[in-house]
Amino acid sequence: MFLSTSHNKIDLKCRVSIPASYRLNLEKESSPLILFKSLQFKCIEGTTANRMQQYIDAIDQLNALSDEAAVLRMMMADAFEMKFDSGGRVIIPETLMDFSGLTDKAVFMGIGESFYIWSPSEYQIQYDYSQQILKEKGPPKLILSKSNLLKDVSNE
Amino acid sequence: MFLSTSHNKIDLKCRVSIPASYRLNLEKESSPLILFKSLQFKCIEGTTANRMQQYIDAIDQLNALSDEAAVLRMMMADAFEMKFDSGGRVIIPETLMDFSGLTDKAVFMGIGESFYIWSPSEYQIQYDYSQQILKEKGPPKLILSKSNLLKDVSNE
DNA sequence: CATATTATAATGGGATATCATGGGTTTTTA
DNA sequence: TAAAAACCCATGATATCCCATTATAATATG
Repeated sequence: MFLSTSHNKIDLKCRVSIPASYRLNLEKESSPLILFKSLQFKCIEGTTANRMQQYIDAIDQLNALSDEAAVLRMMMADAFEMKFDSGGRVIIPETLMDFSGLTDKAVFMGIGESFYIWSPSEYQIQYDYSQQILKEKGPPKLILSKSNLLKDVSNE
Repeated sequence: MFLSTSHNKIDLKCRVSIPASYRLNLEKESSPLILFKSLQFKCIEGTTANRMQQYIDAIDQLNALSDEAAVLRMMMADAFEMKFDSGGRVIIPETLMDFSGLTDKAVFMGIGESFYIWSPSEYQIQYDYSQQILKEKGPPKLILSKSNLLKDVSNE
């Protein structure tokens, strides 16, 4: 699992340390790290090769000629397999830096199966929004059974 | 299961002993310990990795842009996988210390599938509040099904 | 029944390893 | 042949490990 949040520096060579716990998780899954443009937000998403395949399969299930599928394929085309240096750093590709608005600081946000890399300002927006939702609506009412089923009863 | 209450000290390195019975439970489930910010209270919640995986699986079943998904992602971002030292202690991350108002003492409160870590003062507030509700409204009505689902219907 | 004995749990502190970061040097490759 | 990427080593801060000590609970003993 990718969990927790950390704020790391991006140096002049566009190098950034991937949090040790994330690297450990990749090692455990014996997977390289894949970075690509988030399909939902102005940030980079990082994940395992397996998880990436899931995304690709999901796109395949859409109408191949639809605009939606075309857009998703474009996003996926900008996916990169990363190489670590001896200190656990990667060089963030320029297209991803530009897309996510990253400059000198990166916020790593673990969300389970994958993680996001935000610019500090975009991260703050996202965080504040989530906090606001939590205040207004309260915690999501999920019933977690042993069979991993999810039932949303918020409208009942 | 995580049960019973205990008061342990937090030392200058932010180390705290996790109650032996909780550790035994984790060992039985052969699961690491995950700590995260409670979505409901000003306290830390601890649980098994298995339990956390259920929440992660739940995210995939929601619309990625939904409010519920945003809150659950934030929950993952504020979660940490803990490592025990030889004495059964963990180091509480600074963000969790700040969030829950912990300083030098921690109150552990087992609630079954997970447990809470309170500052003594917050614990007292919560305890008093619960006692008051119990007096005013009487015991909550619970439906315990065979499938181990728990649904609180006290507000319905 | 009170007290001694033992085992287990919780705590304290210092040595060691790891992590995030900086900067230099060599090797690609465009 | 420049620019970029890969490789190398150095460093301060922090987490991890290890061993010693104190406290609490569990059992036994006079």
